[in-house]
Order: sequence, then C-alpha cells, then structure tokens
Amino acid sequence: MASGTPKTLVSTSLFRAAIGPSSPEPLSLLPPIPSEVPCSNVIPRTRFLVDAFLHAGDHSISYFLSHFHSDHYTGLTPNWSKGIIFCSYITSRLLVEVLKVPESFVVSLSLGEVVFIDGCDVTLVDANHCPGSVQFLFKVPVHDSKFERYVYTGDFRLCDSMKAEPFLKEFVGCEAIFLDTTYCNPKFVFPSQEDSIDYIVSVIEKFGGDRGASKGKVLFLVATYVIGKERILVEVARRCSRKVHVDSRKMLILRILGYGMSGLFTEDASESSIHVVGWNTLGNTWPYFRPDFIKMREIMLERGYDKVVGFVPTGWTYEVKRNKFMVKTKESFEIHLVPYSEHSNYCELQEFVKFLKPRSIVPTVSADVDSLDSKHLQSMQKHFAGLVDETSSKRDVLMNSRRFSSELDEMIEAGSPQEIRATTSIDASGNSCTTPVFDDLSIRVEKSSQSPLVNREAKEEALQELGVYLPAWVSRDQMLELINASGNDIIEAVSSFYERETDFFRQVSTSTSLSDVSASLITSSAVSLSVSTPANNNSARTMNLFSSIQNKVTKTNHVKKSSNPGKKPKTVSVNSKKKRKIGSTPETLNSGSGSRQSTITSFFTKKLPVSPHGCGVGNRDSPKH
DNA sequence: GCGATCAGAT
DNA sequence: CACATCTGATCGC
Repeated sequence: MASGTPKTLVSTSLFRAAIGPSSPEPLSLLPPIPSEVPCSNVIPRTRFLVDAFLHAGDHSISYFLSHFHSDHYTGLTPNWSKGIIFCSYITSRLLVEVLKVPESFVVSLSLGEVVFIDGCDVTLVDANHCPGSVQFLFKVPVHDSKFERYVYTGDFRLCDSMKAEPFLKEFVGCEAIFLDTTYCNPKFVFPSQEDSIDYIVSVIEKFGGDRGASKGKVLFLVATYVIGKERILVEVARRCSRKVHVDSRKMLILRILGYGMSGLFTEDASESSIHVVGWNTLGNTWPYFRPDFIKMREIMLERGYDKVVGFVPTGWTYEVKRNKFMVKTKESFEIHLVPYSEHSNYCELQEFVKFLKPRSIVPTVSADVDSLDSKHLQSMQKHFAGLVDETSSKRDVLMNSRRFSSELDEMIEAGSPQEIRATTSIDASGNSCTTPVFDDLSIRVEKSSQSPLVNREAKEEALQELGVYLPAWVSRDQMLELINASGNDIIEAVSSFYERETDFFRQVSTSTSLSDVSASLITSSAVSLSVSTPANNNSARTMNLFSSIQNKVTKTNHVKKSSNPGKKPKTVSVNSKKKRKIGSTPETLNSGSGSRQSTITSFFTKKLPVSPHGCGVGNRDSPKH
C-alpha cells in the first residue's frame, strides 16, 4: 500500500472483512456505550474507545491502543474479536507476536498520516513514551461541516520535536485534550531524559577502563521493565562504545522494537559489563527506595565481579532535589536513583497545555470514575483548597483538574486581553457516557467578561496555588515564607517544602523501627516546620505527605499482629467495587479453543525460531488493509 | 474444567 | 496511592 496519499479506512468494512460475511449493524444502531465506561477513554460523539479493552463490547467496533504497556492493553487476548484495534506499527507487532491478538483485528497506522475511520479523521503522532507509543488526534464531524478536535495523549513525555509536529499544531485550540496527568504535581520535577542519560554515562565512564571481556571488575546494572526506557540502554551503549547485555526475553522484545541488528545489545554476558536487570532486582521503590544489596551480592558473585554499580531509572521518587541524584551505598555496592521519566513532568504538562490551548482537559490518569461518588466529589470541590491529599487518586484528579484550569488563566494566552475563566463542573454520578460529552472529570474552559487579575492579587493567587499542593496543616505564614524564599516560584516553594520533608523522613526511617515511624513523623514534621498543628486535626490529616506510608506501615503491622492473615482489611465500600459486566458478544467468531490470556511470560516460555542474525522477527510489512 | 478478572506481591 | 508486570486466588459459567 502506497504511502503518501491519505488512506481511507472505514472501520466497519474492515470489521466485516475480518469477521466474515455476517455484517454487523450500522454504527448508528449499535447499543449505547455503557455508563461504566470511563469518559476518559471515550472520544466524544464517537464509538471510539482508547486504551479501554476491559470495556470492550457490542457498543464499539473501533478501538485504539496508545502503547504496549499492560495497564493500557489489559483485556486483549488471543480471542479478541470485538473490533479493530488501531495502533502504531510497533505496537501492532507486539500485539500480534506477544499477546497473540488475531492479526486480522489489528491495523497499524503510520505516524503523521490522516486516516478516515468511521467518519472521523484520525492521525497518530509520536508520544515519546515507550517504543511504539503514540498520541491520537481525532477530528470528529459535528454539523454544518464543522469539526471538534480531540487530542488523546496516551502516556507521553513532551519533547521539542513534539511542539514542532505539524499535525499537532493543527489541534491548537482543540475541544479537549485527554491528558497523561501521571506527574501533574509540582513536587515531581525531574530533569530531561538527556540529563539523566548524561549522568548515567558519566558514572559509568568514571569507572572507566575495563570494558570488553570478562576481566571487568565493575559490573553495571540497569533496571528496566519489559518495554520502556530503551533509550537509556541505546544511548549508554552508543556513548560508552560498548554493548549492553540483556537476557533472551529482553532481546526478543528489542528485536521486535527494531534493535535486533543494531549491534548495541548482546545476550552474551561476557561481552559486556553493563547488564540489564528486571525492574525490582535492585530494590523496591515503595514506599521509599530500599536497595536489595543481598541480591546485588548474589549477582556480583554469580557473574564474577568485584563491585556493582546499579541504576534505577524512575520517575517515581520522593527525591525532589533538583540536579541531584540519590545514591545508596554499601560496601562495594552502589545504587543510583536516576529520575528518568517517560511521562511529562509538571512543567512540561503546563507547557503542552499552553501550546495546545485546549478548551478543556480530561485527565486520563487516576480517573477512577467508578469509585467517585458525587457526594465525595462535591464535598471535595467545596473544600477543595483544604482537602489536598497527595496520596489520594480521587483528590488528585480533582486537584489536577482544578490546577490546570486555574493554570489556564495564566497560560492561555498572551495576546488575548480577555480572561479565560475556568469552571470545574462535576455532575451527579449517574451521568451516563452514552453521549460522551464532558461530564464528571472534564473541565470546561470558558470565556468570561470578568476583569483581568490585578497585580496586587498575585500574592494571594500564589498563596492559594501553593495551598493546593501542600498539606493542609501548613500555615498561611509558612506558605508566605516559602513563597518569599523561593522568589515567587511556586514550584520551587513546593519543591523545597517536600525536600525538607523527605530529608526528615529519611532520617527518621533509618533510625527508628517501623512502628515508631509514624509517630515520629507526625511529631517531627510539625517540629521541623514549626507548624502549629491545629489540635482538632486528626493525625491522618496532619501527616499529609506520608499518610499513606504511615497507613501502610501501621496496617502492615496490624495485619501481622491481628488474626487476619488471608485478607487485607479493606475499608472500601463494597458497592464501590461493583462488578462491571462486559457485554459479551454472541459472535464468538474465530475463537478457536486454546483461548487464554497470553502474557509476556507465556510468550517467552515458548521457543521461538530465532533467525540467524537475530532480526527475523517483526520485519514484515505493516498489515495494511 | 476453563476463561476472565481481581488482589497481592514483586 | 504508584512509573509496570506477573502469579495465584476467586468468580462465574
């Protein structure tokens, strides 16, 4: 199929082709989209579902997958038959070869190519997340030859090339952006990927010399998960001029990703002293990073080295110090926590929104609509400023939403003298997504005739802003101090606050037993910041940042002591975890017999024919219609 | 027994 | 809670 000319695809016809002569009903006659499908996964005015395969059903026949991470593709099985899955080429290969999704249901689209699907123009642009990750641009017709434009970022990390992307530019001022809000909080300020890679390379080179053969004394370990953060490996291999050792699992994935012939990787451990290890090999990251020096020693002895230097590239860290990388050391082991992220950080999210100037924002992360009841929502909205809780996903959604909308006040734009005012509208829970227009979690940004912000109100604004991100017990005076000390830089202020908290937590946690931690934390947090904690605040409220840690600790202890070995005492209301009935399609087309969730593990346990030069897999042409 | 889904661990 | 993944238990037929 020639490239260049825009393709025209109609999902229904593809679907028919895929499932045979018994054609489905016209789109308009499909059943309504069930209300339990989160709005953050449905493109308004369409039947398009994005990254929502657990919600697949008769109501939709066009599905989109932004990237190949399990939390986005769950629901896809070898028996998939509910509709066409649109994704990037790399993702399509992974779907077919790893998950064994029937190839006839997978359609890969090229980046930057406008495709006509079910009456809508759809374009893929790179998401700079993991290999194969894309953002979807939907141009949905409404009436009078007008369109609504939607950007679905999937998981993404902003980069310069993204802002230069012409297709994305055409979506400036779009109706809504479905945004990856994973790190939508100023406390997450991590450096650019380049800086992080620079750091890793510099550490490796600091130890210099012993490259190549088995004589190497220093073993370097890089923790990654199955797919993602390959750029670190590629860059390290390239810039350190040596191969990176991976096991056969990782190598198979890398082949599918197109690195098979790069010569950057080897399965022969003796060829390299830089080895890739599994995500949890070097330690656990929760609730704070605890290195596993025992395992490191095992690996060191096993592989015949004298010293081990590990890298854990993670975006999830309480380490908020900028330009500083945490290093854990013991004997001949050291682990570098490198704040490497494949999600956009707070500043980048701001920048992206500023760039796109959307009319509304729909958070796609932590938007657990099922568990958001209207009462809770409304009360949170009402007491919003005081209810910020870093650890609550429900609140995060609101907070981030709110955050963005107020952010828009400043960001949206420059030239325009008119103020843009944001309103967060939260509907009653019964709101159905059948007409997938915005409700629940989306924020409408509307024009208003109010006067612009007056300068002298700036301080107050900043204060409120800051209040959103700090625990409720921080006093107004303290916030003022933080603001002043940071030169009115909100992010700096939040950052320095959490820096102190984190430092303190670390001190305490290394010098006391677990059961003492929570008590110490409460006391010392108050002390360290000279906070006059209101007596009527309960402790959970008081210890905001670490409340979850605290809960975890106490809960764990409690469980151990109490007679409740099997089950974790959940306080979540039963009905909030209602079972969602996925519409089971009567058409059990092509379903052979061996139907079972194909996992990556099962993929790897099979012996795949490996081509002589390790490049045979995944080299086919894109399965165009 | 089997597949789909969830809870928990890693 | 959680950057993602996998195992085993449980649910439902």
